[in-house]
Amino acid sequence: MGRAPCCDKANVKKGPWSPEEDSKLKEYIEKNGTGGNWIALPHKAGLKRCGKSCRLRWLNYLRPNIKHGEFSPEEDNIIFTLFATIGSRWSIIAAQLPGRTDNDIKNYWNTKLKKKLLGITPATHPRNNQVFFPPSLQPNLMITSTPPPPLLHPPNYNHPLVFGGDHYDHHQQPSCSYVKQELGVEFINGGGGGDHQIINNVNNNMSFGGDEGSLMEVNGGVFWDHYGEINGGVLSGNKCSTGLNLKNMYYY
DNA sequence: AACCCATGCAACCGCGAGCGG
DNA sequence: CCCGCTCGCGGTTGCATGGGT
Repeated sequence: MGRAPCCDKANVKKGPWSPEEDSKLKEYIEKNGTGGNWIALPHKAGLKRCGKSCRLRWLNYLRPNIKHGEFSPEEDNIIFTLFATIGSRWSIIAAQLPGRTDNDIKNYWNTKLKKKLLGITPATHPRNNQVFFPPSLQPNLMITSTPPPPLLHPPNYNHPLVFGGDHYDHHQQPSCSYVKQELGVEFINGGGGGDHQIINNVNNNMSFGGDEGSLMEVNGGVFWDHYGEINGGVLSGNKCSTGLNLKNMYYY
């Protein structure tokens, strides 16, 4: 025996919502609220719709303060940053973007942002000349090159990732800074020139910049800022002015 | 003009989590 | 603790539209 259907499929309308249905639903919820029961709501509102369908329509389209239209570069940055950090947790990402819905962001990612990433100019890892991206992006990116073997330590860095100095310089003997932050995210700071690293944690969202060679360990892998200065954010208190530029981030 | 294909987006579906009886 | 119900989430589908041939 399978799962019981959430509604009587034979008696519910499917497909696009008509303006009349929209206004019925909107009026009902504005007057009575959802009553904490979406399953019962369509009947009370006089709609021949599944409760789940009503909920979706309200949350994604009818509810007040929904923002439609173009995403701003700032919103793009937030989505990139969070996606690189937590993956496709659209509801969590949506919570950081007032007025945007998880469905909107999911669609936007699948249709636009993913392609932005695909248009990235290939760059390679100096250790093996391979192009690679964070695992969370790979299923959508069709990157065909085999990622390099996991390297959970900076090159030539032989210590466990539990301590270090204040920077990592891959031209010289390493002395890493290791900072355990909130969210279970572990950071390794590094500056190619020696001390340009800027990695921080902004309002529980990760944001970072830095100079060539900046490293950040996330969920068992290390993000590596290939180019110098492109991500170089100006630190102001606990905020990095430029945020994340995924284009230049690599993972190994 | 007709067809095909890509794109964008709204909506659906199935599943796991949470909660109350 | 168990069971059933509902919610919320993320993946997927399907349709409308527009551009290219």
